[in-house]
Amino acid sequence: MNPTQPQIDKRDHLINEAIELFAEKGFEGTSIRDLATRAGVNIAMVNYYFGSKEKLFEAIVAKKATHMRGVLDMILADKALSEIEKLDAIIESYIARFFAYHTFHRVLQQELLVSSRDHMHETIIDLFVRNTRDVVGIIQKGIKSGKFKKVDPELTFASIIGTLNQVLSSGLMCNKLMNKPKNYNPYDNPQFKKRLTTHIKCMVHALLLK
Amino acid sequence: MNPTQPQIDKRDHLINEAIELFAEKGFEGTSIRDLATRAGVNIAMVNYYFGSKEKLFEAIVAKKATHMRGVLDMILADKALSEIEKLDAIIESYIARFFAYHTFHRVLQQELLVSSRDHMHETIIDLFVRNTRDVVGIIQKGIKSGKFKKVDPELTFASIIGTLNQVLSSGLMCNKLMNKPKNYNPYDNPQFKKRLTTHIKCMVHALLLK
DNA sequence: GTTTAATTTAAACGATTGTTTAATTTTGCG
DNA sequence: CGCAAAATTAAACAATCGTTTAAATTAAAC
Repeated sequence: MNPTQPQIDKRDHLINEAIELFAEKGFEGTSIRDLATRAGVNIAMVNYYFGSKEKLFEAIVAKKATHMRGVLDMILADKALSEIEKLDAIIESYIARFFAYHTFHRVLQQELLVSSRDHMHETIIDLFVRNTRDVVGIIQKGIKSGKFKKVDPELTFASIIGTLNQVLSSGLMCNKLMNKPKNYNPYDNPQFKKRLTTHIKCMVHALLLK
Repeated sequence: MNPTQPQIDKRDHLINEAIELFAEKGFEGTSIRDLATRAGVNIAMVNYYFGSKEKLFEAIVAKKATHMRGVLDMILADKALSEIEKLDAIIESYIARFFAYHTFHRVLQQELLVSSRDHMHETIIDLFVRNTRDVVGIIQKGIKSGKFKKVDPELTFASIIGTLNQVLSSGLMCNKLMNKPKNYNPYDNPQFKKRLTTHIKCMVHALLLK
């Protein structure tokens, strides 16, 4: 399409198709031939652009990793927000992010569960640990100032992300619980998104506020 | 070992080794040769006993699926327990189960995330959906009787299981958050188990009780 | 237009996958 | 023991895997 940057377009196109396939079939379950066919390129192009299948995966993570950090840093630095307002903002941005890129976050969750690719496994954990420490900091500040109850900060964040991941794990499961047809996409439903946001906020407020 | 039931012993031995390997490397990441070597049997034995790699997987799920249902049915039928006491009992049995067989539950979580093996995917979802409906029933009963606040029943259960799954996703992540060494096993730590139990119960109580 | 580099291709690489075969060993039973 | 069934083995099966190669095509630069 863009004659000045043809290689970037193809790279991005490959990355996007790979995210979809990895989310659907997992890392090992996705073959380079599947990916190449779906993306409409030769099978040698993946290694030509990325060097290997695993490096393609790392390229995907690297492309996505920075965004959530930026959003978090913005909220953390905002001095106009109270602790609970910061938590609410973080919850909202996580839900927005996870819903918009739910297939990608399924890939991340898979790598969290599998430890065969050591380097990738630890990279993803480090990203998550850093986010956890930031949120834990907010909660601890709220506890020290007497605004929050004395909860378990790390596990409180685990509950927020865990609830989201649980819902994102399987669209088919969501549909069965909501009596929707099999091919329905619950992550495109703004009502469902609102419902999840309300629940997580209520949960955190009930847990933290006196 | 047991000369009267040698085939059952080997079957069980294969299943146990397969659970460990699948949890560590995933379904596709585990080869039958790996499994056979680890279990000390010939590679043809897996197909001899189970018919195929996928049927071995289904045998694993079938073996484990019944237990949690039995525990749930016991709690549901216990008329001496109030709604919140039933929820507490369910939380405790889930944590006990997930901690004792954390590798197995990682395998289940992986299959929940990957939809390439349709039949297995749906089998696991149906198991989960049934458990969800039971717990939702308890919560709705508590709401109708005025004991519970008007929460979202399905998502409340998602938060319980989601928190547990989040913690179970990666032992390495737990260790990093608790400043433990890499090779430490957090799921063998009774203090950590107690900590998680306390948190989830506090969360559910704060969310439900007035 | 020619040349050089970047891109794309088809084909083949060796390795590994799940599975099957057919021969062999072990076991249970009369 | 002798015989039949079950269990186990080594070997090979076809298929697929990620990756590489070397030739062909396209694009860019002079």
